[in-house]
Amino acid sequence: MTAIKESSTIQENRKNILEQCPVMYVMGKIGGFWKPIILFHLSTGSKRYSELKRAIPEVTEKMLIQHLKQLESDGLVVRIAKAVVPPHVTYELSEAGNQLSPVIDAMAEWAFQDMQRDYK
Amino acid sequence: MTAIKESSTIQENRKNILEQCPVMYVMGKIGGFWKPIILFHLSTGSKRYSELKRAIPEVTEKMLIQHLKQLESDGLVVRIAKAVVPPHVTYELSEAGNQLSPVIDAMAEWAFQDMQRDYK
DNA sequence: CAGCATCCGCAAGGATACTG
DNA sequence: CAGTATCCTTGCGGATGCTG
Repeated sequence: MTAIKESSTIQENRKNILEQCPVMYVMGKIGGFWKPIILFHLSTGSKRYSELKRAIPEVTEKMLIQHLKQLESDGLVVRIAKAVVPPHVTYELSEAGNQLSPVIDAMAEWAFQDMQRDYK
Repeated sequence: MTAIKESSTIQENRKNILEQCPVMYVMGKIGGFWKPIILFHLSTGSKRYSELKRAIPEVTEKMLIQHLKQLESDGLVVRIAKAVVPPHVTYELSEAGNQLSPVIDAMAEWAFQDMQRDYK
């Protein structure tokens, strides 16, 4: 937590903090609004693209595919495409993604507790 | 996860999903880029505003105070101001904020594991 | 079915300067 | 010390239409 070196740009700063702070490292990977919910849905088993779309109708296709790609390139999600016509693509959690489940679960558990508090 | 009612606006949709998906409920509260790191720093004990600023030099004052306010109004953080000159303000986790620690910890733990994986 | 390309508005966020 | 206020840029994210 000490000695952040003087840096010139915000990007470098952000890079530094990402390397330095474990929490931010995580946020760099699952920080997008939709990423956790995608992971949440995939945590119950692998899903096809269209299934995800139906499961999360609020997200636009652009956002969905964009986040899926990022999750994939961040090694959290595995894309499995069967070379058939019509295309058949499924997404599932990688091992790293699976190990993230405790985080998602902890979030969910906290949410239920927090919802019951009476502050509004 | 079923029967999301037809809604007109994206805002309503997002509202629905926030109410419906526990994970998104959490993201609504700690989804900002800096919020988790603020909570992370506060999880080691209450801190003064200036201490937080020094601990997270990358965040601008605007973002810091903005997120602190949101965290406060979301009941995760308690602001304690001593009416002295010069001002003395400390921030600390509320009980709800404290109960969020497992999430933060799980994130941190996952981060360390993930960093050791060899994908880049 | 599973995407990609393009356009575009709007709000999140950064820099800077000022104040109780 | 602990903020506010203002301006301005960036890019997230929505809508629509097209493709292998």
